[in-house]
Amino acid sequence: MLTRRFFSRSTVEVAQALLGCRLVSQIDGVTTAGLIVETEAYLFGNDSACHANKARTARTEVMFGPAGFAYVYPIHAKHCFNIVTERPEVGCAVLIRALEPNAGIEQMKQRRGVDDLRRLTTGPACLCQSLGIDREVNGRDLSGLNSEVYVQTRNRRFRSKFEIKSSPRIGVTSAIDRPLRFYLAGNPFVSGKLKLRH
DNA sequence: AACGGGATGGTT
DNA sequence: ACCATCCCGTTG
Repeated sequence: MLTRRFFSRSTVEVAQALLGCRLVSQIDGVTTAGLIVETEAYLFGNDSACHANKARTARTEVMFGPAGFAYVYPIHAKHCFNIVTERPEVGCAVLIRALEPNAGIEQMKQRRGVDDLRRLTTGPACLCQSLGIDREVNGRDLSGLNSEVYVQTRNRRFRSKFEIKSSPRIGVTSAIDRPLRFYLAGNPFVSGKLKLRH
């Protein structure tokens, strides 16, 4: 399991280091998991897209706490899952945008109500639904013992041969010049155009 | 109390 | 390109 030390580095560094790692959920007694293939960094300070820079309120408070805690926020009646980075008082986090399904695929299909593998965990709100992540997970310590949600070290498949690419973040209108989105080159579960399979 | 926008996703 | 849907921060 990844420790607080892992997440207590610069947000960009953590966003890149998380690629290829395994995100596990044991919510409701079911294990679902996926390999992280796409992330985004949200920085403290001169990054107007980061919620922590807009207001320090009950909602964003967890981002100002220690690294390795979950920041889950609701948007458009859905949820997005982030992991807090750096050190206390520095409000920043990494958004998990897409996974390659790895375990509990039947349960994911049930939770999502679709069969297409590509529609299970590609997209931040989709993966939350597949893993059963909602407001309840907000503020949880992912590096704590017995945590229902945690991250495992990089999968063997990605220890030697893999390439990280970057781009501007998806859906943000500010800082479009900054390449703060990171993804595994060529992985079919990275968000983008959906290819319908018949 | 009212209002407007959003780190989305599914449909037209 | 449009919009369902709802939470949150701001304003009055």
